[in-house]
Amino acid sequence: MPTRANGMSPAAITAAVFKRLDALKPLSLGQAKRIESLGERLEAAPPGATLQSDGDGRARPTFILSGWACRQRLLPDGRRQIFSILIPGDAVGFCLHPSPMSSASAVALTKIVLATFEAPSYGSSSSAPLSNGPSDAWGFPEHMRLSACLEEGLLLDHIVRLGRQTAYERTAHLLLELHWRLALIGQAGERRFTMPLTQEVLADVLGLSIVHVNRTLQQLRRDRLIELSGAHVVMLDLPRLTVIADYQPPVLTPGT
Amino acid sequence: MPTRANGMSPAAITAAVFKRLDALKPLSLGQAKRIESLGERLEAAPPGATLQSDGDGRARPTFILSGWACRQRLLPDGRRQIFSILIPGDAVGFCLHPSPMSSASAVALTKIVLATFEAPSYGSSSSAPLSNGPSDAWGFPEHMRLSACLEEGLLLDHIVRLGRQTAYERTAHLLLELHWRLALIGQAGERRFTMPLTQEVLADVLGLSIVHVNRTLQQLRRDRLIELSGAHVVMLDLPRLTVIADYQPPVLTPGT
DNA sequence: CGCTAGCTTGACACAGGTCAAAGGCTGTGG
DNA sequence: CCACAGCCTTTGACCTGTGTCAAGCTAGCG
Repeated sequence: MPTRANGMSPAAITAAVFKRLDALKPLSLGQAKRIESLGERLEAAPPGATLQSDGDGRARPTFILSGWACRQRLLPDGRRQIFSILIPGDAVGFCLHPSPMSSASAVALTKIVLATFEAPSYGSSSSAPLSNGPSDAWGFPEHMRLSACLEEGLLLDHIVRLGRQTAYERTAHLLLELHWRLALIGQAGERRFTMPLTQEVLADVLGLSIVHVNRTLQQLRRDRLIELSGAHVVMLDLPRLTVIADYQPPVLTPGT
Repeated sequence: MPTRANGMSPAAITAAVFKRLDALKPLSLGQAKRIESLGERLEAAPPGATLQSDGDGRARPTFILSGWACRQRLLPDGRRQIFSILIPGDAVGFCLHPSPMSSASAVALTKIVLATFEAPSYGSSSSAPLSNGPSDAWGFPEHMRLSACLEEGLLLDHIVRLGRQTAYERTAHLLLELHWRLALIGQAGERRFTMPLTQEVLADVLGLSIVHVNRTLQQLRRDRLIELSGAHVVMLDLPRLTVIADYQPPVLTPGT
């Protein structure tokens, strides 16, 4: 039993990855086993660690098992824009894209545990051959496609937030997105969740200044829409927040 | 010779598609032939036409042969955000993603000519089987992957523009992007190109008001960085523009 | 128990939005 | 061939959302 120092079983450690992929498309038994095997080769990183720098495309998919991270780009003068927040269950690096054409890096925002797949052994499930690029190479071709699809949707939402929504709307929208994504991996209650982000990080996600993020959060509190103390968030009025932000959760089963 | 009313040969009509894909990765002879065959089944659309509405994922890849379009989302109160400008050679709809999880539509900005692939006949080139989802289904699996990669990079650039750049920087950045993309398909000179976009469209791309787009363009003119009259753009000082916008063109050959 | 990182608040500045009006340009129909 | 209509661009005056600067405050931590 190599890496069980923290006392969790492999299944518990990899629960987030399992839930996320299974929600995209039910996993076969063989796939579930493969995911569980992730729990055997862990890797830790402290806050601030660079998980992936610019052009460095990871050949294999790396998943976040616990902790939060982000994808970001820095401008020459120090401005920072965060493209997306990564939570447990998310893949680090753009698995469809072995080497990004555009500079972006991934950075840990908290203490983090990662896991990478072993060599692409074709055990039981996939009908895919080796030749089809990284998206197919680990026994989850369909899941990785759906995952890329979901991520593109999140990027589009982000563009709308930044381009056409006010600070107030943006903030509400981001909170709703995080709440939805955390619920997907079983880490959010009906109305509450834990968000280990500083206001500086929120500012760099939302394209605002720290000070204005603070004021906007105050306003949301005064309007009795959220409660927020430390990392603890309560969505007091989901219906109203949803309308304000024009939030539309991703549709996981587009076919139906 | 069915659709040759406009007097162009299939090869000429499909030149943009060919150049774009060939730039991503050299095309085999069989692939080139497949592309040329696109020229046999054309479809036209007037400005303003909806090429793809919300959840409607096109099962087959559709390419723009001539004319410009955009991908966009409308907010309930009428605000509009454009995600990307589509030019000849670009695919309409997210070919990796048969049915988007997130609402977005594609709209023609000018008169447009489209072409869609026939049934996925596996003629000569691909080693891919049928089973791997739409990205592989037409004989260009690798090209579609690289194309998705390029597009993701463009979305990331767009996020930085909207989140962290000033109106002046944003506008310069967008012009540089369009210039680069048009050059890729052989539709831009060293310094000049044609941009059939109204200032209203630019505003909805850049997340600005029409009036401010106008003022910003004036400023760029006054600073002797661009010339612009009607649809005709001249980049007077590419080096300076590149620095101002922190523009980094996509790297098409990430491996090398 | 002092330090540092993060949060909060106020005063003020400025980028960019809004409103309003006037000029082009182009196409169309009389 | 002119006149009108409509769309696009341009400009000015003014307003406001958000940024900047500066200063306390709080709380966890060495």
